[in-house]
Amino acid sequence: MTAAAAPGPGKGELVYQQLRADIEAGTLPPGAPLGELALVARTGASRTPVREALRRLAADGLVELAPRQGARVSRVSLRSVRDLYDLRALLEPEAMRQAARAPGSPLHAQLPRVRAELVRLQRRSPSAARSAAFYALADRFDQAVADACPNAHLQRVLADLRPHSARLRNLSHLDPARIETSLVEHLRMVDALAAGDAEEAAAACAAHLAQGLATIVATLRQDTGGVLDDLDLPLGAR
Amino acid sequence: MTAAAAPGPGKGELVYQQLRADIEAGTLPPGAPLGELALVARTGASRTPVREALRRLAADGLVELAPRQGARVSRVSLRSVRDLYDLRALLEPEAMRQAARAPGSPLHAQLPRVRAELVRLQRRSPSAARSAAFYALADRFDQAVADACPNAHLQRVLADLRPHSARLRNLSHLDPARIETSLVEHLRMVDALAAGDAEEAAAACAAHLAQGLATIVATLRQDTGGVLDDLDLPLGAR
DNA sequence: GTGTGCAAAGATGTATACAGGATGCACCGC
DNA sequence: GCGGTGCATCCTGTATACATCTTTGCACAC
Repeated sequence: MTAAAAPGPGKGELVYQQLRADIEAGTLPPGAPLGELALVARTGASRTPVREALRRLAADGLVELAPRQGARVSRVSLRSVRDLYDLRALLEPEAMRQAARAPGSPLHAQLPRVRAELVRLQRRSPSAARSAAFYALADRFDQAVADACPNAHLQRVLADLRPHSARLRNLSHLDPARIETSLVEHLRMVDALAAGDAEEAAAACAAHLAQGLATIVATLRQDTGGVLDDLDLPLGAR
Repeated sequence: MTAAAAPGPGKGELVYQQLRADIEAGTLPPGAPLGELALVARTGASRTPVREALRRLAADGLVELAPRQGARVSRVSLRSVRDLYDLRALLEPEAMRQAARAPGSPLHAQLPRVRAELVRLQRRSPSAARSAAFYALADRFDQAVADACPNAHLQRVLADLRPHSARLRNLSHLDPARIETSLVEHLRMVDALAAGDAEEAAAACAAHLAQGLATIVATLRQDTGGVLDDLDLPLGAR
C-alpha cells in the first residue's frame, strides 16, 4: 500500500506534505499568494487543516505569514541562497563526521547499493530521466546521512534546511554537466563513509557544497540576466 | 501604551508565548501532559488558538505531539543536553564571528552598556536577584548577537535553540558560583566584539559553552543522584 | 485633476459543533 | 483468582459559523 486515503495520516499532514512538495518543486513559486479559501478549494480539506499546514510551513520558513494579511510562499534572494549554503557548510560536514563514526547505522548497510547506483548512473548518457534519478538518489543519501547522526537537534535542523535546498535546485534549472561532477563528489563521500574516514567524508561534503553553491549562483545570475544583487527574484523563470 | 489586551498581538500568539515561557521556566516540566481542554481553561482562549500554539511549540521541539493521543512537554535526556551543546558549539562561535564583523549593528551600540552592567553585577554580592539579573542580561546579549548576524537562516536556527537552552538552565538549579565564571566569560566575549576580534570572540564563546555544558551535566548528575545515563529525567526536582 | 474620506467586500482570527478513535474500567468467563 | 472482552468516556481531528480587520474602489471636495 502506498498511502490510504484518510485512515493513516491525518488530513492536516496530507495538506502539509502536498503544499511542501509543491513549494519544493516550484509549482508554487516564491511570492505566490496562499489564500486559505483557495487552498480549501485546491486540497478539498477544510480551513482548519489548511491553517495547520500553513503554520507548520511558516515554522519551516517556507511561507511568510503576515497577520490579518494572509500567507505567501517565502521569497528567495541571492543573499538567502548564500546564507543557506553557509549554514549547510557549517552543519553537513559535521553530520558526515558523526555518520562516519556510527558504523551500525542503516546508512552503512545502504552504502554498497548507493555506490552501485551512482556508478550505474555515471555510465548512462545525459537525460532528464537520469538527472531525476540522480537527484532522487542524492536526496535519499542526504536523508540517510542525517538519520545516521546521533544528535537529534542536528537532525532537526538539517531536516528544516532540506526543503530549502530542494527548492533552490528546482527553481534554477541547473546545467546538466553539473550532474557529472556531483556524481563524482557523491562517490567520494560514499567511499569515505564506507571507509569510516570521518575527516575525508567531511572534506568531501564541504567540497560538494562549495561546488553546488557556485553552480546555483551562476545559474541564477544567468537566469535573471545578472540583474539581482540583493534583490528578490520573482520566480525561476522557465 | 505598552501593549493593549487584545488588539495588538493575536490570541494564538499570546497562548504561544505564555506556554513557551512556562516551559522555559519549568512551570510546565518535561513530560507534563498538555490537554487542549486543560489549556483552554488555563489560558481562557478557545481551542483553535490553543492548537495553533501547540503546533508551533511542536515545530520548535518543545512539545511532543502524538497523533490522536495529545501533546506533552518534550522530555529531556542527558544525551539531548549534550546534543544541544554540541550544536551550539558549532553555531554560536560562528555567529560571534559574523557579529564581530558587523560593526554597524545595534549590538555594538549596546556593548558599552552591557559591559558596564556586567561589571556592576561582578561587584554585587551573590543573591538570587543578582543571578536573575545576570541571566536576563545574558539572554539579551545572546539575542543581540544573533540579531547582528547577517545570515537569516542562522538567525532562525539560533532562535529555535534558545528556548531549549533556557529550559535547561531553569530545570537545573545551577551552582551560584557559576555566575562568577560566566560573568568573566561574558566580559571576554563583549571585549572581543568591541575590539572587532572575530576569532577571539568565537574562542570566548566556545569556552563559555564548554563551561556551561560541564556545569549543567554536573548539576543534573547531582540532582538525579547519577542514576541517569541516557534516561529521561522526569523533571528538575524541586 | 488630485487627494481625501467613506463604504462595501473579502479575507483572516476566533469560537463552537460534530465525528472518529484511543484509553481505562467494569463485567463476564475460565 | 486471573485473564479477556466489551463498553463507556474522554480526547483529538475536522468542519462550519460568526466577528473583526484590512483592503480596494468610488464618490466628493478642493
